[in-house]
Amino acid sequence: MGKEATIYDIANELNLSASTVSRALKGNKHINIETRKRVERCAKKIHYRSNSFASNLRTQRTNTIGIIVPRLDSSFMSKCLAGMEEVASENGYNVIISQSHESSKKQERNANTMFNNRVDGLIVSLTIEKNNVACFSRFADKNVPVVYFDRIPDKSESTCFVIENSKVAYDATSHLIGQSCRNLLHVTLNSNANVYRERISGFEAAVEANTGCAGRLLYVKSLTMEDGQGVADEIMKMEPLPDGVFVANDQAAVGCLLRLKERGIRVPGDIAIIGFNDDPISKIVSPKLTSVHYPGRETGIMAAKSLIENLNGDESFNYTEKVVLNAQLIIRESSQKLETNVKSDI
Amino acid sequence: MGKEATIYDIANELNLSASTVSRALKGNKHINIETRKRVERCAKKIHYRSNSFASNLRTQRTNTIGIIVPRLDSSFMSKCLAGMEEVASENGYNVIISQSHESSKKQERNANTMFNNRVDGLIVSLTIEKNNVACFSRFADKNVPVVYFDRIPDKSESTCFVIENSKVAYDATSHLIGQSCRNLLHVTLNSNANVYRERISGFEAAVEANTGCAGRLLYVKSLTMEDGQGVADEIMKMEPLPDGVFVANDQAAVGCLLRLKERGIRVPGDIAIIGFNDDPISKIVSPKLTSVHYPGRETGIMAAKSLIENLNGDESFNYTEKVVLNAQLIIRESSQKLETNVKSDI
DNA sequence: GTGAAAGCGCTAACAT
DNA sequence: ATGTTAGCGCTTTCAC
Repeated sequence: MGKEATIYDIANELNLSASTVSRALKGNKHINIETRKRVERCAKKIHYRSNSFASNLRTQRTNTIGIIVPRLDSSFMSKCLAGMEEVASENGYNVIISQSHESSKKQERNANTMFNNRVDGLIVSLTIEKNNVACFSRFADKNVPVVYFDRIPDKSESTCFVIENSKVAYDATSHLIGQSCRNLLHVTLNSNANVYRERISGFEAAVEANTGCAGRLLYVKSLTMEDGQGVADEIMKMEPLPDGVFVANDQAAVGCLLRLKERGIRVPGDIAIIGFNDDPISKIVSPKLTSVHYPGRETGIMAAKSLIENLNGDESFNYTEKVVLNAQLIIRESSQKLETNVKSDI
Repeated sequence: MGKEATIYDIANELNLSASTVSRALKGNKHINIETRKRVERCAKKIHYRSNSFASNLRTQRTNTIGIIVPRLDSSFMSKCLAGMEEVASENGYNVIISQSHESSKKQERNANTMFNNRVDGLIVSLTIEKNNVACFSRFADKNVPVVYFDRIPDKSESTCFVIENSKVAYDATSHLIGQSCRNLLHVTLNSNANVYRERISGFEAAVEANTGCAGRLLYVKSLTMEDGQGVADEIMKMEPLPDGVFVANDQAAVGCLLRLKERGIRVPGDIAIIGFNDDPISKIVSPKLTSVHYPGRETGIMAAKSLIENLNGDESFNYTEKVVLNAQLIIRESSQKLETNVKSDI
């Protein structure tokens, strides 16, 4: 209740100057250890708490990292965020998080809010909408580092943290082909975002690399489980039926898989299916879903670390344009048409 | 690059005083409309951005809400957070989020950081460790409202947002009994946290209300999928085998269910299973898991709204001790021993 | 309708 | 090892 204690109150109480108190509180080396002890005791006694605005106003630093993501309630994203928060917290930074909900307008508003809040650095994963990255260049102008992860801009000066989408898409598709699939389908968003574009190119490259294989794309509005069910209905109408389906995320893949089963299609017998992200559901659905493991936590950790190193003046990451993390195809039941070594794992 | 523009720069440029510029920027009524226009144009021209520290330092407000949760990467929690972020954002508040990782030490550190950062309000879900809620009373002392959700303190002055854990646990257990289960097992944490304690009491009440039923508790270290698998192994050793199992979350329930199936136990034929939270996996696992729908998003929205209304001086929530949201048993396949109307939903 | 002046609480030169 | 001083950028009385 009532007035806040300040360093002046401590200073008065102990007959010291404010600067000595300030130094003592920060653990400055030149301060007599006894003085420090007294200051700390007094601070506790009068319920002093540091006023970060005043401090920020002076130091022009906030110890805060801004994070803007499309949405935070996906399995993948919450892993990324958890990783970032941990690193930030270990290094004395706060994180402020906001969601763009895939709207580039909202994304811009969020960016401006972060800008006015003077975040020390920014971590962004872009919307799938056509992105106006201009709102982020303001940060660069003020020497506030920005890093991107997952959904990154087509070109930027910033460090980006991604996986090799085209390569793993290639691997996934090749795996289907290796399982004797010849009529391949890739279900994805009609988006120019790097992640989808690259998965498409990986898919197409694998199809082209194997004579006798046909590949086509099916675009969906979004990649929810419900969309996946709709996809299954579409698939049932195809002539001939595809025998291998690679879906751009696990939610949609699982929706599709379950609906196909309901319709009497055997998975993987009639149609092999592969998802993307290695969400928990992929290990739960029956048959277990082959998927691409996307190291979300690690991505978050790397992104936050690089940002913080940059803030601490360690420039090593400054010249790194792109950090590619290792994603990997996890083969489970849903794609194994041939009788090979079927691993089981939960 | 370089220096930040301040209101003084604008003032100089236009031959005004800083106070006039400040008023103009805030849309003060007494300012000449022409003056305001000029100020706004100039602000844009010289890339002025308001310095929130200086402003906060003066006004003693931050427009920031702190959120402390055990961890943010669970399905339930990310839904809560998404709801909170939305409400906050709509009302011009930022959210800063931190994880306690179930450590009350970390929780206290986080609380202190939030305290020093002068959050305008705080939203907390407690750790399962014995909670030292003292670190939160500092907020009340300074008239910073704190609300809790899900894991709430045993007693506090704050508004809490919860579901009726004991009631839904009672419902779940009764449902099992209605499905002819007589040997019941409740798998949960040995914790004094309200959520687990109440689920236990609901379970026990239902068992006692039905003569001829036996109930026992099985405590686990945590409620991960792996723990659920361990539970299945324990269950296999029980004599007699339980025929109805109510698990305190879906992760562990699914782990248990799958392992039981591997061991040749029929679910629900031999053992009926019910989980808690209605995570996405509950709809995916086969058989689909009966669970309790916990309205996470709504909980988050309610909590954030109440906090903000409180901050805006609307006291309506101030005297509300507890808001109980509606949770509901969702009956799926895993609990239906008897041939009744089996609903299917994804 | 606008200006002058003080001060929010802290930190960092500079001085001793 | 400690004190003095000035100022970060804004808001807000109080004056005119």
